[in-house]
Amino acid sequence: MKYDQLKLDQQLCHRLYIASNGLTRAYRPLLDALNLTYPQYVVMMALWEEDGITVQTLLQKTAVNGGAMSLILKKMMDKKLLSVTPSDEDKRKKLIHLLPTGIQLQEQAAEVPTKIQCSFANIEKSDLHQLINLLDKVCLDLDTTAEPES
Amino acid sequence: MKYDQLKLDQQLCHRLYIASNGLTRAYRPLLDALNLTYPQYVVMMALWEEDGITVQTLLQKTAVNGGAMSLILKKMMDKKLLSVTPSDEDKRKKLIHLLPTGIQLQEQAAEVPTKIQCSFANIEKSDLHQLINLLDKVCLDLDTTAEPES
DNA sequence: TAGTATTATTTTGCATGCAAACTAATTATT
DNA sequence: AATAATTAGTTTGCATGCAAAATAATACTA
Repeated sequence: MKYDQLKLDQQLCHRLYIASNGLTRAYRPLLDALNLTYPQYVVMMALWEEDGITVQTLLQKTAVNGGAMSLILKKMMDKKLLSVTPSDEDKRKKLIHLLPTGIQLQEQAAEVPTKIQCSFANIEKSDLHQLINLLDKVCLDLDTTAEPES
Repeated sequence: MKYDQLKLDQQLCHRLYIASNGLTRAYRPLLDALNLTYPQYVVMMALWEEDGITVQTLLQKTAVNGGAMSLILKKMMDKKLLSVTPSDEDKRKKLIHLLPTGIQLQEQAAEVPTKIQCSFANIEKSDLHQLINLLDKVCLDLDTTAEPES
């Protein structure tokens, strides 16, 4: 190996890739029971926190891809989880509102975080907090360095 | 918000999701210059470390999805980066070998890690190492808790 | 106010991630 | 040796992630 910096086990990106995919995979059986995919679950969490928000706001909160969000919202409408209505003041904007089915789903979803924590039986909570803090730093750095304009 | 544990900003999974997607997105312009996607880049890194390995070994090293790998290898064959040949002893197994184009690409790829580090100007190296260690713990925990058998 | 720039979303096309079904080749059993 | 079980890879179908083009509606500007 000529270039040490190209070693896979030195790549932060690869760790993130593996950890993120693995964790999402761990959510799958739990979310299957709710008939939700992972991004759909994220959308629901955002709406349980704040209902009646714009697609744009939802995109910011969830960090789900905009193009993907359109399809995701359609599927969630089909499942009667939420409604998408053009705003009155600005017809470009669309407001997302939870429907009864979506509101009720929160009860079952409340168990998901608890169950997921069982996947981390061998990790201390202090480590988890620290991990979240470090990841926040990474995201912040990516944001700030990725903006040429301003 | 009835359930605190459902808050988005408390979800490790969401942090990983955002960080992983964001970092992969940061790689994109650099990898475009090499005409590689991110998973293809990971495959190349694995092969630069060890050439002539099996598809199975490659899957283990890269953690790329098996189903996706088939397509990825096809595209990389089309680009003359590598060859896929059935093994002599066991015709089920296929050996991946770098072609000259793929070997030469390493020279240009060597710059990628350096350039990516510029995306983390505001993060200390000690933080990066710690982050990698914590992510390894997470992956390990996901592995061990996800296996019902044995 | 006509025309232009901007904003909010959607659509499109390509590349995965993933589970499950499927195929081909090898090994284990009887 | 014939059949069953296992292994290595591929294919399939669905759900994103993503960049870029396309739409539609609003704001801005001469």
